Amino acid sequence: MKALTRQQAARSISMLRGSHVTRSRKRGPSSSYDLGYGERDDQMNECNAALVLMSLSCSPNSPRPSAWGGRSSVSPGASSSSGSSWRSGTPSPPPVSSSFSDEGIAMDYEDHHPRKKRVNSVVFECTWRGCGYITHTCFSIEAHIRQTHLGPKKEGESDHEEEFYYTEREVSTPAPPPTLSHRDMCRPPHEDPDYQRQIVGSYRQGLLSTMQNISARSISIPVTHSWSNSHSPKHMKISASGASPSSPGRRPRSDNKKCRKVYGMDQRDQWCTQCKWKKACTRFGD
DNA sequence: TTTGCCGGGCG
DNA sequence: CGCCCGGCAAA
Repeated sequence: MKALTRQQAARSISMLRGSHVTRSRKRGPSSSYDLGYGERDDQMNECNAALVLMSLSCSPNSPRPSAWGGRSSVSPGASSSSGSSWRSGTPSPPPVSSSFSDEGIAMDYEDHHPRKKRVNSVVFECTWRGCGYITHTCFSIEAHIRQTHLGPKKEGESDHEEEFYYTEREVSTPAPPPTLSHRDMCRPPHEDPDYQRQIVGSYRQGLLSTMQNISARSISIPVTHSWSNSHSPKHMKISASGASPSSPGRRPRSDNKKCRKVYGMDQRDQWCTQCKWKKACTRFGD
């Protein structure tokens, strides 16, 4: 009786705390750096729209923060009891990473600078084999092609043959450096390898952000390499390297998030067994 | 401060 | 064995 009581009590307490006290006391594992001020659906919708547009049109990659945007950034941290009611039955998507605050910034940035002031750069690029000639005016590109590639062909009138050798395209110069480098840095590295693991356990999350993921990931893949090059792959130390005889073998702690962080203290029942027992995680284990 | 998990206790 | 937690170390 006593033991049982103890266990159950402990459990229920932890559950209680998990769903109310603990979480409301502070914030979620990684959530609310910027969420404090973000509870406007309208704004989020705007952001979302902007994001989708970006991903559709030109931007390098648009991660899936909009999953969060979609839920209006309630932040699982504060008052999750209400937070978990964000959708019909499903508890709540696991807080994924802290880096989405970057996204917020990015979005905000983009939001303030909607495509209005970037038109001025539409260029014409010569598509002739080796030639990469680029110019700003239709006239000059045609002149270039006619002279350089087609040779002197100025009969009385032309059949616009030049048109086949150049393309017209828009180039947005305003803010490529910040956007590009920033995102490339922050998103892909973890996203790809890590996300694969996460899919195993977290499904709704995928559901939520399927669209963004698809578009984002397909683009962000190549970037991953360049990033991870400088990130040190971290090979596992199985044996050898008697660096520390004193410490038997404490695993170096893999860099991907485990059940606890993924699902949060609430939803502890979603954790893998080992995590529940405070043992080495098996689901997201390296 | 939080997170991952080893060591160890209990049934 | 399964289950749980104290407490340490890394982040």
